[in-house]
Amino acid sequence: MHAPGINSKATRSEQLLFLTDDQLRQGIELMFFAYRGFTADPDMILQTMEYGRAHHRAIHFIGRKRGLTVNELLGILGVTKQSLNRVLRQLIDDGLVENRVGLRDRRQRNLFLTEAGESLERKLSDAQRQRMRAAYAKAGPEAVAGFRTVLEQMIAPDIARIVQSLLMDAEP
Amino acid sequence: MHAPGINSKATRSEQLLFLTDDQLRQGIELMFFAYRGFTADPDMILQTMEYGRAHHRAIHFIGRKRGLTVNELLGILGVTKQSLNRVLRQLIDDGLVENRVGLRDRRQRNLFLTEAGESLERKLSDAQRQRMRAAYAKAGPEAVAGFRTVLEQMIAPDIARIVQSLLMDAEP
DNA sequence: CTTATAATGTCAATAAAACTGACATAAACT
DNA sequence: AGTTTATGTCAGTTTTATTGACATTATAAG
Repeated sequence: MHAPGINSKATRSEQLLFLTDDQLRQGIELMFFAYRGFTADPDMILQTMEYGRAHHRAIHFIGRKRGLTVNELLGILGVTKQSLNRVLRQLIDDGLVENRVGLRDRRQRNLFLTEAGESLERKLSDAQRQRMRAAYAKAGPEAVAGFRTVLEQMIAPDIARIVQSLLMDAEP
Repeated sequence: MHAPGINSKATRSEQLLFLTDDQLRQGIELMFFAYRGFTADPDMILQTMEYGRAHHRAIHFIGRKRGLTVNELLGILGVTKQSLNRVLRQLIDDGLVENRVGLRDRRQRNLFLTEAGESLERKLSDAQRQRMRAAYAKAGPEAVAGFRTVLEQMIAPDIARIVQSLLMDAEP
């Protein structure tokens, strides 16, 4: 076990086994199917209302960082302002999101969830967290650490900075 | 370190730290951003052609399991046959996919990639594998094992059976 | 102070990818 | 002979995105 030499090559190739095309393909397919599971529960809830996945994403990140500006949200979601506007318009009209004029820069609009908005956010994220919690619990802490490490590496460097600033500050 | 007693409670709560709402929320956001990175490269390639992500998925799974029937593909992709038909029609008309009458059951159509289809499949999956490989390499084998464990748990049980049969058989 | 730039919002047209519902055909099963 | 299954297609609709053009208001720069 501890002896080096003749086994070192085999050990190294064993260690590198996770980089074979076949292993990578399996990883790709796992991402595809897991993402479906990941979005399934909120999608089900949203389907019963007049909302879709786009509304969920907006609500999530507004709830995540209260007072977010429209531009910041656009950066996070990676969509055009016209696309976001349709969704945001609905949420504001329906009284789930509030749109306050910026204090420092009055061109900006700071976005907040109303009570109704917070309520829907909780409902959606509870469903998603529940599945995530079940997956985490079955996989165990070490697996979760690995899961997070790989996902962090998979994030495109262009949006990594945005994510960094977002993921880091835990809301009170 | 080894002494039990007063520390056992702290240790357990430390072990369970990965199940806090905050940790789960971070996991949710990581999935969201990582999936974007995961699809970014093929999307970029497809954007230059007349194809989209739907074509990529069809091509991937046809290449993955040559001779797949239409019904099997529908089950994997989780879309309606009308939705798949639009995509498949294009791919067949453009000579990327071939549609052979089933040998045992002549109602079925077995799907195959043509040379042109294989060529595009390779181009797309090379791009995706490259990013996956980079992420895997930076994260290391232990992290990758954990990554896979968590994703497997996240897959909805309804489609888990389909995935099982698909992920298991490595093509020659 | 005037002009340029930035942040937001909106109108219009379009595209991709899904959906439902209805219907047709051919083959297999009973 | 009648029913079910696998596939394909027509028509209409929905969700989510796109591009392009333009208006409003506010800050920044000269």
